[in-house]
Amino acid sequence: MPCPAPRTPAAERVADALIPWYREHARDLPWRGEAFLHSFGAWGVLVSETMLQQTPVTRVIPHLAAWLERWPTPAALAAATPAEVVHQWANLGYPRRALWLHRAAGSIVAEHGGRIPRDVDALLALPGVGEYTARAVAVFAFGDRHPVVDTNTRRVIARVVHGREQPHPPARRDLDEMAELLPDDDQDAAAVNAAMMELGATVCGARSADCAHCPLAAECAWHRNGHPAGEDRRRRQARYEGSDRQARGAVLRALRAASAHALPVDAVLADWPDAAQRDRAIQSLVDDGLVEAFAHELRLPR
DNA sequence: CTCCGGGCTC
DNA sequence: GAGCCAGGAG
Repeated sequence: MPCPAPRTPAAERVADALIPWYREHARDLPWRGEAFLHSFGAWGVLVSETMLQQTPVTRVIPHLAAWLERWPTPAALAAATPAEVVHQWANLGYPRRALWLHRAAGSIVAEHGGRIPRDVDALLALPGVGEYTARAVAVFAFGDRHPVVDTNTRRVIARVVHGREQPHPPARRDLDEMAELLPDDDQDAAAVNAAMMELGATVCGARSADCAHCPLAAECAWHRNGHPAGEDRRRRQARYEGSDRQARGAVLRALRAASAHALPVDAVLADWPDAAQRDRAIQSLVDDGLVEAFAHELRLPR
């Protein structure tokens, strides 16, 4: 565990306001509460956090239940084929995450006796597990004390602590800033981590800030200064319509619809407007291990 | 820094 | 149509 950073009085006030607010207003999500942790434990947390990477909560919920019913343990998932895994991932997006989770399950079985590691560095070594997911598992599955920083946390810190509407792009420093807000007690620290994400998701949004219902309004530098606009350092997201990503998605959707069966190459996106783009998409899917290519056929990988 | 899904909202 | 979403890898 990292050594507790010294807390300022302001940091203590933030935690003192956040914890009761969270107990009162937290959404009733499936991965909160004892039933989930008791049934699925750290594996359920790892699966849910992976699905939640860049995919909204409301879309994850039904897929998570189905996934854990089919593969209730890392060993069960490790025994599946990539084709089954990619098919089950369905339309959650960024399907490389499904392969990473599959490979992580194999590593958990081979190197950790089938149990999810508790150590952050061991978690970080798993494919598809980065700074956010590693600490989310350590904190929400095992109850340890670490800073957990996601897009919500970064935005809340930018506003409350720095008085800026928008956060800078993700940086290592974010972890230190969050660590400075954490109480010494493990459970309180976990609650503050969860509450910062919840606040950003439900009250202090990217598009709208409902300061009238915010437990941190009295502490918030951005609110106190009258919501200054400030400069916007966000990077613009590439256009999706007509992109290679869209082509990849269409190829994979066709192969999922064919289940594990192979499809003739010419039948996959036969009417795609840009043939070169279609071929580029297929090649990149093969490179990622999401598609297997034969002389004239494609299929999900076995 | 760029790439990587897909659905929903403003 | 553009931005956003419990990010991660190369």
